[in-house]
Amino acid sequence: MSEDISPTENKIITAATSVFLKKGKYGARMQEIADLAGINKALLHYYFRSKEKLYRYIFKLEIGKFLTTLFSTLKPIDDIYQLIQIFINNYIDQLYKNPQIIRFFMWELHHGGESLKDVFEELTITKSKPGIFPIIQKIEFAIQQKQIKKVDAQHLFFSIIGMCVYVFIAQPLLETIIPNLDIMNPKFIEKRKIEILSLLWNGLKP
Amino acid sequence: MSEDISPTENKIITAATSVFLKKGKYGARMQEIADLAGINKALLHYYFRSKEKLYRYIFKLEIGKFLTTLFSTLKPIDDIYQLIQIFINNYIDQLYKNPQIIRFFMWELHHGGESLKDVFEELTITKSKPGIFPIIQKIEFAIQQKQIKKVDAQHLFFSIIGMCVYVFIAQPLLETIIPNLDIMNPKFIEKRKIEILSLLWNGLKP
DNA sequence: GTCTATATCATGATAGAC
DNA sequence: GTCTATCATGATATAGAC
Repeated sequence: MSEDISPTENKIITAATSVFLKKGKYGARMQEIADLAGINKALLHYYFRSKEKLYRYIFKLEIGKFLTTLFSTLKPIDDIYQLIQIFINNYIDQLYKNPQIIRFFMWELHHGGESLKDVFEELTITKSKPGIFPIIQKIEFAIQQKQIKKVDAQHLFFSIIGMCVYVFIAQPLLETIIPNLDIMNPKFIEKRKIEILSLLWNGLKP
Repeated sequence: MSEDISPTENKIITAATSVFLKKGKYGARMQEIADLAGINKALLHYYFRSKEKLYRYIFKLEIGKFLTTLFSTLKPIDDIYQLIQIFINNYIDQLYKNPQIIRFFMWELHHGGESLKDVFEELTITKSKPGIFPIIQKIEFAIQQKQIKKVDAQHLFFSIIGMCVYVFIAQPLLETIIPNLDIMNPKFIEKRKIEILSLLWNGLKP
């Protein structure tokens, strides 16, 4: 998982990840983590001092993996249609494989303190002026080149992410009020990608 | 606030709403609610038995108000462009006026039990077959009438909501990584409405 | 490093007087 | 209905032996 870490520490990390993802920061119990790791509570504190520190460690690890995977495949692409398509596919695939990660985001977003900021700083994404994200720059470039309609690149960026992420965020609600809806069904996921892309491209092509 | 409720009960409701909205279900403390209401903890339990019951009461009240306002203005409209425009404006305005409500949703969505389901059942939105939402039916009708392109109405519905809601959900994150972004600025809000509508309509018009 | 046992604390809930 | 005082619980954290 990471470099140069004792077997016990690794067991703790695995267990804590699982419990935090399922139960959230406050729902998680140190006892449960200890049990799952096959050790006792005292040892948790020996390695990580406090629940807070353990949580932040796990949080950074998971979010970091998620974001790294997400953005790593984007750089080489120049064609704007392809870029958007790959971004959508990537984003949705990542969420599909990692549905629990949303809880980390949601929790930190509205109750958390500095963790998210920390993570982004460490990933050096934070040096961002408004145009930092390569994808936004490339959208702006495509507009200049008249490859797509003139739109606000930042807003477009928000719109794309919103369309991708919403069904995962609202899954429990949507599946409650819409019978037969199964968001985690691969067919739904593939359909979702296609519908987003075609709506988007129809709205953007010159 | 509601009908036939003692002054004390009203003070409790007001205080509890404020605290739950700020701190969430678990972050909230009965002591804090009592202090804010100008009474003591014992009285909270006298009126509401338990924290859980108090929370659910407040939750239903707030979500109910939100959803009722949201859907109430939609029914009479038949023109599809207008319908979409008003839906977007409505949705964003509601979120703008009620940014804390998102925490209720987010919490219940991923940790909650039956509250959301309850609320929807009480609002009798739940009798939903897939086409129940008037807006989805109207989209499908507009497609039949060739007023808009042939798309999947349900996915379109998810896309619209996703675009509207995302910036509010991700606000703390976005404002951290994008300098000078101020989502709660009225100018941003108005711009957001316009950008969503134009992207959408360009993607939909035949 | 790892364990058992315990300190300490926070908080939801209640008993019982008025 | 409203209060004070208290209980009961569950959780984090630590002391100290091995």
